Amino acid sequence: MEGPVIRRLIREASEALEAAGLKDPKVTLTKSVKFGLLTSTSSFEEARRTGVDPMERARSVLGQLRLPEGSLLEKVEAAPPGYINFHPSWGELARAVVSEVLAAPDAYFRVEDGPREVVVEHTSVNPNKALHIGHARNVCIGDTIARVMRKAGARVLVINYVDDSGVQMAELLLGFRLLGYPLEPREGMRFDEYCGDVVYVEVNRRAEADPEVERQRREIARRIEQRGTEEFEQARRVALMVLRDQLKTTSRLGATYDLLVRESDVVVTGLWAEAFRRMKEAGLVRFVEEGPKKGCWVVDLSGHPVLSKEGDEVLVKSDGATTYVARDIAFAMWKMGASETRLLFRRIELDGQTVTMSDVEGEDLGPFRSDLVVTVVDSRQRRPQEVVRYALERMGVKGRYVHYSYEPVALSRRSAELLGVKAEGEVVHMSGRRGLYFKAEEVLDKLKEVAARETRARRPDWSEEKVREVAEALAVGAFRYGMLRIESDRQIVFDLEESLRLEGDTGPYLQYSVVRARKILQKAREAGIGQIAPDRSPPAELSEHELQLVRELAVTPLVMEEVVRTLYIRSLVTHARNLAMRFNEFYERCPVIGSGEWEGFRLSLVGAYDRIESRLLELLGIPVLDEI
RNA sequence: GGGCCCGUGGCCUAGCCUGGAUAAGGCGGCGGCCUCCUAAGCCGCAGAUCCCCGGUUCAAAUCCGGGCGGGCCCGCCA
Repeated sequence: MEGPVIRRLIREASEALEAAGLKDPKVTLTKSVKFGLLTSTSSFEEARRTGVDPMERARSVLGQLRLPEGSLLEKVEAAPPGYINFHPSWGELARAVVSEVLAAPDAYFRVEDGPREVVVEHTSVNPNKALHIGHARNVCIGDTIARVMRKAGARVLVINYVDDSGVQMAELLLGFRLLGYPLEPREGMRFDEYCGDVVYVEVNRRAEADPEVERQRREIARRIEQRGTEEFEQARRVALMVLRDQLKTTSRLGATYDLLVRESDVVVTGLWAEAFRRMKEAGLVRFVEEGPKKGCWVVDLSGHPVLSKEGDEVLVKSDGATTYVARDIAFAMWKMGASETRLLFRRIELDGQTVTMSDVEGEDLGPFRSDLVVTVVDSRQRRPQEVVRYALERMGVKGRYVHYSYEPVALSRRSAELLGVKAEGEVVHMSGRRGLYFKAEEVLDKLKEVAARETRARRPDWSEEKVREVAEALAVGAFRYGMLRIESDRQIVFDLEESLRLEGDTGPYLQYSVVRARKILQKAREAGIGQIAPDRSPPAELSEHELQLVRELAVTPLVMEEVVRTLYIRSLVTHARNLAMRFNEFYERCPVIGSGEWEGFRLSLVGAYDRIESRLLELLGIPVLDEI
C-alpha cells in the first residue's frame, strides 16, 4: 500500500527536482489551482546562493527534469519570477482520489508516525456547578483532540479529573449543613444548576456579610480533607450527584470519558507520597526554614529559565496539607504512566450510564505507558502547568507532557446586560459568584429552539419528534463549531444573539453540505442510476469546481498529519469548512443526476465527498444528518 | 517590576509554526439566482495603512528587535 496519492505526488515532485540538480528541494501546495497542484520555490534560494536569475534557474532545472513513467503529474512549468509548478492530469488525479477514498476512506485519516499511546485530560470542572460556556470550550477542544488521535491510530485514554475535596465543596456543604438547603433541588431544576445557581451564590453572599459563616466554611474545608469524617463522605456524595448532571451536558455535547478520577483518591492511594519522594531524590524540593513561606515544602525553581524570577512554588503547606499543584504533579506523573503507585477503579452506574471511576476499593486496571499526555486547561493556569511540566522533566519522566492552553470565554457587553449586569467595557468576564455566566445547557436549548422553528417552517410535513431530533443535532453542531472555529490562543467573546445564527460560517453550513451530498446519493439509489463506482474517470476535462473539490479532498491526509503533529485543531476546522465550500460551489453548478456521461463520475465524487466530510464532522463532534 | 497571549475591511474570524504569485471566509450593506439533486445555499458589487517603527531577505500579514493598545498570570486558592 503506497498511501494517499497526494503523498506520492509530493515525493515524486521532490525526487524529480533533486535529480534535476536542485539541492534539498521544497515542494508545497500551490495557493491556487491555476498554478497547478504543487509548486517549488527552491530556485529562489539557489538563485540567491549562486547569483543567477531565479527564472533562469527554474528553466534550467526544467530542462533536466524527468518525472517518473506514468506519473499523474503531467506538466511542469516555470512561472515568473521563478516558481516551478507541477500540473497534474486533473482527470486522472480525480479518478485516483475518488477511488482510494471510496475503497478505504479511513486511510486518509491514519497518521503513521504520530504518537501511539495518548492520554487526554479535559473538562475537569469542579463538581459544584453546572457547566457554563467556558467549560464547554474545554470539553469541545479536549474531545476533539481525543477523537483526532483515535482516528489517527493512537490508543487514547480520556480522563475527567474531579476535584471533590477543595474549598468549593466546603462552600456547598456549608449551604446544605448550616444554611438548611435541602439536598433536593426545586421541582424541575437540575441538581448541578441548583448547586451553582442557588446554593453557591447564596453561601458566598452570606459569607461575605458574616464572618461566622466564613469561619464555619473553613472548618468544613478542613474536615472535608479527612477521610472518614461525615463531611468527607457527604462531599463525595454531593460531588457524585453534581457530576451525574454535568455528564448529561458533556454527553449532549458528544464527549465521553474512559476514566473519572477523583482528587480525593490521588492523595490516599499514596500517589502523592511517591511523587514527593521522587522529587526529593531529584533534589527538586526543599523545606523552607525562614521567611514568609517558613515551614512549607516548595519546588525549587531556581534552575528554571523563567519561573526562577518568581517565588518557589509551595507544595506542602506549613499545616501539612498539599496544594493543588502538588496533587497535580502526582497525577501528571500517573498520567504519563511513570508512577509505581496504581490508582484503582470501579465501574459504577450513574444515571443509567456506566462510568469507570477511581475508588480506593476498586480494582487495578494494570500498568500503562503513554508517549503523549495532553492536559486541556485554560491559559490562566499556564504557570502552575509549567511547574508540573518542569517537575516531570526534572524527575526524569519520559514522554511528552503538553498543556493545551486556551483563552477563556468572556461575554460581550450586550450579553452581560442580558444577564442584568451593568458592563464597564466591551468585554465582561464571567463570574460564578455574581451569577454572570451562560450555562452550556441554556445556550444549547435556545439554539435548539431556533433550529426547531426554522426546521418546522421548512419541513411542515415533519413530525414534531423528527423536528426536535434534527434541531438538537443542528444545535450541537452550531455550538461545537462555534467553540472550535476560534483559535485557542484567542479569547472568545460570546454574544448570545450572534451565537444563535445558523447561517454563514456555522456548524449547520457543514452539516447542510453533507445533507445535500447524501440527498443526491439517495436519489440516485432510488432512481436505480447505479452504484457509485470507484473507478470512474471523468469523460472530459474537469470544470474548475470539480477540480477544486478534488484538490481539497486529496489534501486531507496532509491536514491530519499536521493536526496530529501540532495538536492545532483549527486547521481541521478550516479544512472541513473549505471542503464544504468547495462542495457547495460544485453542487450549485454541476448537476449530477441526469448529467448524462458525467453522471457516473460525479456521483462517485459526491460519494467521496460524503465519506471524507462526514468523518471530518465526526472528528469535530458535529452530528452528521441525512436530511435537515 | 517579571512573564505569557492577542492586535487583519464597519463587526467577527482564517492565513503566521514551515516567508513566495491578486490577503480568504462570514456578519452587516447594495444587487441578482428556486418550472432543475433541499435557497440553512450560490453569484456579483462596495469595503483593508494586515496596530506603529526599524531590521533580516530577491521576497514580510508571516521571521527578528523596539514601541503602542487590549487581556491574563506571578497566593501556605483551586
